[in-house]
Amino acid sequence: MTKKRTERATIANVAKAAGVSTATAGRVLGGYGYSSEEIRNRVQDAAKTLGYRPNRLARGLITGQTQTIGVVAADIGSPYYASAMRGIADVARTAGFGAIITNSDENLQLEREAVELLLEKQVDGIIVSPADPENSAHLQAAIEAGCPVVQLDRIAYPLQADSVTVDNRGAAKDAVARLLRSGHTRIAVVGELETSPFGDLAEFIDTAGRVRLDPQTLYPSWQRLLGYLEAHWEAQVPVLPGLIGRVGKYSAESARSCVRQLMLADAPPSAIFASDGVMATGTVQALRDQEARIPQDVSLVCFDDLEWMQFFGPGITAVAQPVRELGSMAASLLLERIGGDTSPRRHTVLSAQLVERGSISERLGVPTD
Amino acid sequence: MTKKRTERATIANVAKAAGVSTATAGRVLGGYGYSSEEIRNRVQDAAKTLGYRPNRLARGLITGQTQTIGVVAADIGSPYYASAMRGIADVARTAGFGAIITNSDENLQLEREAVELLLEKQVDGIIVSPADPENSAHLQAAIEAGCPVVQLDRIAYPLQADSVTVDNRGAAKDAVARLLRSGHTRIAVVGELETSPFGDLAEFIDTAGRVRLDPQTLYPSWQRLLGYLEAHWEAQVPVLPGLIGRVGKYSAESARSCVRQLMLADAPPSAIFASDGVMATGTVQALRDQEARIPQDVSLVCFDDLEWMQFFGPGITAVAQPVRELGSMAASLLLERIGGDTSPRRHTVLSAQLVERGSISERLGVPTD
DNA sequence: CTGAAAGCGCTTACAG
DNA sequence: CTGAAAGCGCTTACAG
Repeated sequence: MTKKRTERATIANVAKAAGVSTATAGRVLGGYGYSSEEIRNRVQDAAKTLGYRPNRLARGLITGQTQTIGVVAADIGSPYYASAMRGIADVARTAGFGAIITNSDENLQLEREAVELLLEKQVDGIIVSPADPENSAHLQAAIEAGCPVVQLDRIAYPLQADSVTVDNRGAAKDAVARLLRSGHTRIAVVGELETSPFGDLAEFIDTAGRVRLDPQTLYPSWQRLLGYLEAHWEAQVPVLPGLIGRVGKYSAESARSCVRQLMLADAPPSAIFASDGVMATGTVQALRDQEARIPQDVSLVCFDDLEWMQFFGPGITAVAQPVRELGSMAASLLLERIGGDTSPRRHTVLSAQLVERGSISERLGVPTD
Repeated sequence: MTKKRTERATIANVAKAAGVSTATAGRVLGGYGYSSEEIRNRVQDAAKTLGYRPNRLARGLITGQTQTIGVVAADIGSPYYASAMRGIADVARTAGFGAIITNSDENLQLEREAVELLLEKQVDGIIVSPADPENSAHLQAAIEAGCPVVQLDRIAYPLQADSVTVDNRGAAKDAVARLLRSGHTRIAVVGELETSPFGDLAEFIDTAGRVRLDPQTLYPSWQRLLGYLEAHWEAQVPVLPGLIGRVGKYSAESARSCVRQLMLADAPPSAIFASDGVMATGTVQALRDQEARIPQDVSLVCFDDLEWMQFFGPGITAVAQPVRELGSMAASLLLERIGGDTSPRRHTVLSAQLVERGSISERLGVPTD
């Protein structure tokens, strides 16, 4: 049952009950002006007995601040964004902010609609993983309308906005360099690598070899490939295009058949660098396929979320991404912007760290026999 | 740069530009009243050139509806709630609603604060996984204040509210019955099983054997244990308390040492029923510990999220929970309540289904990014 | 330190 | 079908 209009615990009613003006009651309850102790007590008592609860909508309408941040994730269903959201939500809560979450599904149109909804809800700022590296006019418009934007995990390069990302190139380079140092010369890479930034794969390799590419203009799996290439070049080990597995889809099943092909070729790799957890899953599945008579003595290195390291058995070398921290840093940065920080744009790059847990045969339960 | 007051694209300014009253402009833009086609065009044109964007705060203040639902998850960082959130967000988006997410961390006090924040933000309804099975007065108060509540995954039994849960007892019973039928008589169970609902474990088993317990009054891991017990009783296979592994903590590491003990006992089990994915991970880790000389020929059945089945190699029997659907059903139900549905309370119980993928040795870890 | 008045941007009766 | 007025619950100048 909703209470009768007059009974509702509004500032006006609390003021009436306490025998003061609404302005005074507002100052006490909102905590924004002067008030004598006696008045303060009277108002607070009245508020308590009436069960007063501030209406943040009304406050937001007047102050222009809703204490809410909007998040546009690519897929909240994935553990990656779940970890990031955890970081975001923790920071938001501490600051007394709420977080509205929406999903773009990597779809530009859905992203536009999500941003529009968030702006209509008057969020104070937006954290987004841009669905499209090039089309970000709607995000730019949000910024110009006074709503700061922080990019998470990925960057739309035309966009003039802060970002918090992981050093995918650097971490991939370290990991692959490590494999090279221990003597591997045939290292495969298994990655999503869907649309090439320039022409085909050969052209990408060629360009990367001539120009110093800015990893920030690339999407994660291409950044990791770039690190793979650079490690080879520095070690002066030839890059073998046949060992570059472009899965083309973000699916373990596709990775599996891709690895199967790689391993059944004439000269299979002695190590595999899996570009992320999904690719690693497919890789392990392929390696374990008994019928295919695939050689099993392969070293595996894979990218994964730091949060999930606890689920690894001993025996895998992983590149741990601090995803939760990615979220909390993005949220902290956004809150600073909302607070009026107008310092120059910031591109925070978190480094991933190598975590060694052993060799592939111990990965997630392959029995060594 | 914020625009000057007078330039801001409000209904009043659009009205002025179109040469109509604010009431008329409001009717056109808000889509809630009559308007002639000519006026409609004039207003819409003016809105477009001014870049009008409705302010949902103002609308909400007046209508008493914010088109926002609040979610209090136990841990959005976990894949479980990530899947559920995905279901919730999809339904919300389709209905034009936003979703504010908060985290209780299984902590009653944080849950109370989260609910308070959501109410101050005037959400139209709340989806919650109650942190405490008994203390739900704050949730009851929300309902009485006119904010419908739907419980997800778990139930606080004193609470008079809808719920959407999984039939943990039934699925566990089916899975264990299957193991019993194939001849296993020494089946271990590995579960969180933190605080017993009645006294100690022996008392729980005793009570469950005498009274027909309502699984809805139990927390998930105890519901699964109940199914385990019932399967034994129906098959007339004695329950061996020594095979019931109470991990006590929701951690793979603890599950690991628990399983280690079980397996190193004089008469180890021939099959293990892992109560969830985390317990299964610890189980696999324990079974793979070479030094401990643990027997490896153990059948493993585990509960997991349907979304993750794609990451399983062939060879594990899993009980797949439709977690995303859990979320979307909770959201749909909540939207009906918000829409004014006053039909009797509903307790929707989704059934989990057995999915066979093979044996333990193929169990994979948790994938990410 | 307190109060009367105006106003945030919208919607809702109520006349016309 | 359209408009003038009031009001949602709060905060913000401005007097006193």
